[in-house]
Parts: sequence; C-alpha cells; structure tokens
Amino acid sequence: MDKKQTTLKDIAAKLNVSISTVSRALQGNTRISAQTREKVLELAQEYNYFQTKHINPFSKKKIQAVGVIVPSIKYHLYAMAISGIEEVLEKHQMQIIICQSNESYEREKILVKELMDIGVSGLIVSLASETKEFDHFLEAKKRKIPLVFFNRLCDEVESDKVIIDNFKAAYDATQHLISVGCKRIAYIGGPEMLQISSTRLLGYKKALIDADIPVDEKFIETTDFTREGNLSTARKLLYSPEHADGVLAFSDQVAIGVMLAAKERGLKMAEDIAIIGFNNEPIDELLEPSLTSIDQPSYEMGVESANLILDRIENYEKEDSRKVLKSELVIRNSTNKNKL
Amino acid sequence: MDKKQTTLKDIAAKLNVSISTVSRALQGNTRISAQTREKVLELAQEYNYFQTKHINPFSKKKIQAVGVIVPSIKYHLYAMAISGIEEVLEKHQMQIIICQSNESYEREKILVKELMDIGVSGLIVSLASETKEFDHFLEAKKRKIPLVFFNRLCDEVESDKVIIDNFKAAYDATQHLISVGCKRIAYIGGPEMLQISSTRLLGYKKALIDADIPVDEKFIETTDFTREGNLSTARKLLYSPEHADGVLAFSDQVAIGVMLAAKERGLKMAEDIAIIGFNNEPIDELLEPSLTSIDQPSYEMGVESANLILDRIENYEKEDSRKVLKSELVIRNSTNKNKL
DNA sequence: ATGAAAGCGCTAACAT
DNA sequence: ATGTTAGCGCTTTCAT
Repeated sequence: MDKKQTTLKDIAAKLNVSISTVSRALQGNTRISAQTREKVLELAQEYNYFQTKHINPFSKKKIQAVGVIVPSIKYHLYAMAISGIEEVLEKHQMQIIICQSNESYEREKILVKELMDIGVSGLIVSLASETKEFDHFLEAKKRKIPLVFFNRLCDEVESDKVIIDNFKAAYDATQHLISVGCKRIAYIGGPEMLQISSTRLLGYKKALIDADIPVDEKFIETTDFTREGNLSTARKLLYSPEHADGVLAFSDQVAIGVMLAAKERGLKMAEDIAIIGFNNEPIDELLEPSLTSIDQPSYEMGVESANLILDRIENYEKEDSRKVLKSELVIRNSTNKNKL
Repeated sequence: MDKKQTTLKDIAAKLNVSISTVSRALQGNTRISAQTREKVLELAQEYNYFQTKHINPFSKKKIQAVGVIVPSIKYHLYAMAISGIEEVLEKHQMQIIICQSNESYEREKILVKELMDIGVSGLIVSLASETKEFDHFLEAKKRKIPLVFFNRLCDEVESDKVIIDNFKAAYDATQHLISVGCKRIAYIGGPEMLQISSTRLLGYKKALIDADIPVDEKFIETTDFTREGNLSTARKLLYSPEHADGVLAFSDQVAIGVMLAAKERGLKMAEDIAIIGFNNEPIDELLEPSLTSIDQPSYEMGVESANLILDRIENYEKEDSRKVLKSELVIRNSTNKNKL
C-alpha cells in the first residue's frame, strides 16, 4: 500500500546531480543550464513528481487556511455567510476549512483543537447552541490564534465579533405584531445559553412593556431547533384555550413549525395568528402565507468576519472590534391581518 | 507580528537537557525519570507549548483529511451528503475539508490542485455543472490520490462512483405525469455536459415513447440553476399558446421556478399543470401545492462515498466500484389533478 | 535515565 | 552553473 512519492533525491540520483540542482531547476531558477533544467523537468514529469505543501510547514511555501465552525451548513444563514467568507479569503489565496458542530459542544471542542493542530491561521466561529463553556476558545487565545465570532457569540471570550442588533430586531418585530393588533404575543427562543436568543428576548419584552402589554411567562418558550422540538413547542402555545395570536420565532424554521401547528389546530394564519421568523430564507416568499421575517445580512456577515480575521492575522495585537450590521424586517402575508 | 511558537529546543535549553529527553517526556516515555518528566511538563505548560501536526508530515503523527468538493452547500442534497460523509469519517478520526466549486470549472480545478497540495488522503467530488474537461482528476489519479464521484459524475474518469438510477427515476416520474393525464410533458434539465441531466432526459424520452407520446423538442429545455435562469426557462414553456401541462424539473429549486411562473401566468397548479422536482427537499411539503418529488438518498450517498474512499485509501489498487442507490417518487399535490 | 546524531523533504546561504 | 551544507521541529536509533 505504500505508494512512495517521488522525491527530489530520486530525481537527483537518476540524473547524477545534486538535490539542490533539481530543486532549483524545478523552481525555474535561472542559474541552471537550460539543458539540465529540461532533463529535470522531463524526469519529474515521467516520475510524476509533485510536492506536498503543508498548511503550516517549516518552509515559506505554505498554504494558509482559516477554519470555519458553524452549527450546521443546512441553515441558510451559514451557507450564505460561508460564501461571504470564501469571497474574501479566496482573494488572499487562503483556504477555508468548513466544519459543522452540529450544535454539539463536544464536537465543537474537538474541532477547535483539531483545526489548531492542523495549523490554521485563524478561526471563524458561530457557537453551537449547547456550548456554555469556552475553554477551547481560551486555548486558542493562548496559542495566539486569531479568532472571530459571528452571529452566535458569547461575552466570556474577548475577540472580534460580528452580529446584528438582535435587541432592536426583536423589538421592531414585536412592535410590528402589536401594530397589526396582536394581543397575546409569544416568543420562541433557543436554548438559554444562546446569547442571541436572550438578547432577542429582551427586545421582545421591552416592546411589550413600551406598549403597556404585560409580559406573560407562559408565552415565552424555547426549542432545541429540531423539527419535532419546533413543532411541539408551537403546539404548547397554540393548544391552550387562550392561545397566542402572534409569534416571534427564533428562526424561519421555527416559524414554519408554528405554521404547521396552526394549520393542524385549524387556525387561520395571519387572521387568527400572525407569525414572524428570523433569517429571511428564500423559501419565505413561497410559503402559504408568505412569511414575514427579519432579514439578516448573512453574506455580509461572512465578508466582515473574513476581513476581521485578515486584520488580526496581520496584526494580532490590535484591539478587538465589534461590528454590528443592520437587519431589516421584511413584511409579508403572515402578519397581514387585513389580507382578505 | 512573529509570535514564535515554543519548541522542544526552547524547553530543552531552559532545563539543560537534550531535545530528545524533552520529546520523550512529552510522549510519556517511561524511560524518563519522573522528576525530569514533571519539570518538562511544567515548563511546557508555562511556555504554552503545543505541537503543530501536519496533514501530511514526515512524522507518523499525521492528521488524515479527505477533501470534499460539491457545487454548493446551499443545495440540500449536498448538505445532507456531507453529513453522511462526516458521520463515517469521523469514526476514523479523519478530517473533512469541505469546498464549494460554485458550479465553476476553473474553481473546481484550483480546489482539486490545492487539496492535493495540502496532502489530503482522498477526494470526494460532485462535479460543477460547467465542467467538461477532466484533466484535474486525471492528475489526481496520476498522483494516486483516491477519488470518489457521487451524484454528478462523468464517464471520462475511472473511479469509484455513487449515484441513483437517474434513468429509472426520470422514467418513473414521467410515467406518473402521463398517468395523471398530462399530454404535453416538458423536461427541464441542466447544462448539457451534466451527465445526470442527459441520463434523465433519456429516461423521460423513453417513458414518452413507451406511452406513444411523440417527443417534442420544444418541450425540452435547460437552465443554469440560477433563480433567474429557472424562472425564464419556465416562462418559455408556459407562455406559448400550447403550453406544457406537465413538467419534470431537474431539481426542486427548478420546479419552484416553474411554480412561480405558473402562478404568474395564472395557471392552476396540478389542474392546469402538474409539476415534479428532484431531491425531495424538506420544503416540498410546505409549498402550496405541496411538490411531488423524487427522493434521493442523499445522506446515504455521503455514507457510501465515505466508505468507498476508505476502502480505496486502504487499498488503492482495488477495482473500481459503482454503487447505485434506490430513489423513490414521493407523490404530493402538485401532480394531483383530482385534488378538488 | 539520558544524550548524540541521523534523518524526514526541501530551501537557501555559502562555496566553487 | 552546480555542489555542499546547515537547518526547519521532531522522532528514533544507537550509544553511554
């Protein structure tokens, strides 16, 4: 099984020249006779010589790579963000290594370690929903490996960060629900440790308070983002006698769970229950009714994250920065009570 | 900016021992005195020593990685397949490096080269729609790097392959359209060089012929998979006086384009025009009407691809194998003419 | 129990 | 124009 690769040594031996001569010939160094160079190239061709570069080798000819860890590439937001990251890093001849934590803390930890061991020049991360300890990122800081968090981040680790103003986004969305006449507005968040979720919760509560609507804990729920989790959480909110008549959901996927539950329960969407999601996924306009959603500049988030990591690779000691990008409420029929 | 890493040499110097002693102490070699070992470990800790492994280093302690190239992780099929690949390779402590060709031949070529240069142990690939030359894969074969194609493949390169029976899938789907009473059935494929697209075309034609329906070239169209491309292709088929009354689309995304065009044109879905897509994406059941689609075992495709690459890494000289997985037509309302 | 030295594949500084 | 040699970080064999 040992398909030994051809080395400079092999070629040198065949040609009765030194290794350096071969090395230089292959590099196109001009101080080599055309004749020798030709012979070397020929033989290299014949022996199918190629050089294995390394991500972080001793030599200067290294390949630089940045590790990207996201909860799942199935989420449209992350697929878009990754495209943004690629767009930027490609121009700098940097490879990107995409990994999924699958929302698992253990897996995230392993991934961080392995990426560091491979020798990536930096890490761009959006946290797993399970993660509530951050040693693995502190380890990265110890090793002085540039680190950027985007979208899902934490206060426990100092680093560059890219987010939207989740408080404001949730506030505005809740206000919209109020403005179309919802009285019993629910919020479905993610696992508690997920900071963006609690930030949104605060925005939601503030909007209610500002409108003199009492905050009712029974209208505040969480989900684990699985399909079943989303559905059962939605059912909890809709099957009580005093069911919610407006829902702000953590994501469009969660919002779809609410739509399914509402259909099942026989509620008329928009009329009986208005729904807003997060992320503005392309399918939103194809749903029936089309789904009102908060548009996050996901591609741009990727671009900004990549720019920040480049800055920090350039100058590790620079100050941490925090980019807050603008989000936008895209109003569609799921919150249009006057539809008919 | 030069954050030099601590090396064995540094530690050895501080402790006035040899490099080998430090190396052994760190490896837990028993022939080192407990005292020395402790001192070494302490200092390593203090200096924050860590070892950079390499994907393909001289030493035995290497990290093995497999490169995965897909057209885009935005396609649900590929996100699922990647999960399948991860599932398998994870168990073998192998890293996977995910890359997107973005349907570009040039990009695919660069990716193959860079992944090989990094020193991946194998490549799992689904071709870009643009690709019609295959030198880059022949290069991989030259280098004896294990190669597996899945879903989108080509006959030009010999390698392990994983697919579904696209001919049969298209045949069955077309037959279903015929059985619900469609007379003018169209096929929307991808770029011509995409082999799965032409295979499906053959299945489509055969089904028509077997049902004594003449094949009409004006009902055979292609798209570049962009949103606009899908829509404009769909319009071509629907805006003629004798518009298509049944469509077999290359993917669910393409099928959605047809649905949008049909809505725009004022056609009643299912009744005036029946639609079938490929891939059975989760949104299919949420669409209005829900979309009939061919379910491909995408996760399983990933699993099989990973297994094949493992086999070939184990034994490069083994014979090529070709796994054909079963697909299934999932019938929903978009082809239910008797809906009302 | 520890050190010295070779070697992995290659580049580059220093001869000649 | 080409060869010699040191060296990158580490492991490993061979001495001691």
